[in-house]
Amino acid sequence: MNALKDFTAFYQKITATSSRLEKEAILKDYQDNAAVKEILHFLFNPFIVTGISKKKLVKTVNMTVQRCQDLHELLAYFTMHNTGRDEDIAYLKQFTSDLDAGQAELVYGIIKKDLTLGASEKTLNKVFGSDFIPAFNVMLAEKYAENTEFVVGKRFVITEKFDGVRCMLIFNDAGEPTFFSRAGKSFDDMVELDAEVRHLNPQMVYDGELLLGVEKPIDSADLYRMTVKVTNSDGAKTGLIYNIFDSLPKSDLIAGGSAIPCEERKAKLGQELRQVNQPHLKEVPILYAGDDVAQIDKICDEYTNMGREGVMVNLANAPYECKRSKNLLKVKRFNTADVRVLDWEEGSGANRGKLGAVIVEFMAPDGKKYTCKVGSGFEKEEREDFFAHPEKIVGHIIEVGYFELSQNQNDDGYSLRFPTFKGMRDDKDEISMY
DNA sequence: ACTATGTAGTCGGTCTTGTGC
DNA sequence: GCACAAGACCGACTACATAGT
Repeated sequence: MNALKDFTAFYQKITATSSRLEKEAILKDYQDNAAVKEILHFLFNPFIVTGISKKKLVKTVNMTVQRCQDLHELLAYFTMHNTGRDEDIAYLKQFTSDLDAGQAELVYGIIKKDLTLGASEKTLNKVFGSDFIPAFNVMLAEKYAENTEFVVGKRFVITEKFDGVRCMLIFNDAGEPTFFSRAGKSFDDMVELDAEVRHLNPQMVYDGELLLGVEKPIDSADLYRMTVKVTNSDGAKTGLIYNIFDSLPKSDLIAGGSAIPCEERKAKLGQELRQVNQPHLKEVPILYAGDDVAQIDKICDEYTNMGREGVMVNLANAPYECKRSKNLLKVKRFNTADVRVLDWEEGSGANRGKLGAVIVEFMAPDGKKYTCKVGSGFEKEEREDFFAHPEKIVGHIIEVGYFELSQNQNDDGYSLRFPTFKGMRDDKDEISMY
């Protein structure tokens, strides 16, 4: 039995249709094919990383390495050796050297983990069972701006939107706490928090935002960067405040959500947090509860003006859902700017042979010009048109949306956070921020 | 017939870590 | 010590199929 041959046949079948139901049927046909399933598991398990992506793949290395027998061995190798050494590149190249071009491309796609099938974790788990690909789903918000009608006439709760790092706290059966990121990776060595959360009820799970504790309020963007610096680094993580905004029974989370109404969950959480009274565990305060929609923009503006990210609107009797939901809405203010396009880049994957992004020039508060890339917000036709006729966009003024100006620790330059293309501004010939 | 929802797949900046020079 | 690439965090967005009304 040849796994690669099987997988090649599978790949051709599943990419031949755009129908999601047909894709499911094809997957079902392979439910007893362990070799193909092993590859799919490797491809979509987010906890498997290989250290090989675009640039490493095209790097030429001259090195003799042990010969890899088959694809199974190759996947096992990259599960172990995932730091992208030259040796690992050589190991991969040696395996693909015997293959025809099509199969080599498939293997590269598997190791880079960017092979697209039009089916991913959700569909695989639907067909093969929910434990096939480890998935971690927390409740996420839709945009208030696109769903303003949804809250009219309903009771809701407004809280601040924290610009930090999402964190869910879950205790195992032995009562040991683990802090999980939004993607399900654990934050380790959470010095103070690890000790303090032991006062909480281990039958409950807690959902909140990690933010570095600071003496006096600082700009949301700076606080975010300082927080990520701590949470994404190895070693002891100190000084973090866990701003908890929700809690639900662990059994409910395992079952996929909690029917307990939001306001009830928050009330119970607030009670518990006041009772345990730990310095690094904070309740996210309710800023307003009621059905006056005017409060949403009013409070959002108030917080935006204080340099905060925005606010969240949670329907008062809504359940906790482990997915993006309109029962939870985010309200944040975006800015727009007219910027000049200096250059452009080709895209990758589905955007190969199309525009990927443009490099634009904008004006920063220091009166100087800086550049950044804008690659989101283009329609397919626009990506094709601008790729074929770059002169239609290069040198022109375009409108971009962005959340805020950002700065990094390495230079004094500015950039735009969450930049998106909004449209051409051929009525203008000057860059401006407003 | 039309709209809403779910899923997949692109794109951005900033940071840390591992690697190789 | 430095530069680079990958992978993590935050996200933005469009395209398409299908479920729902």
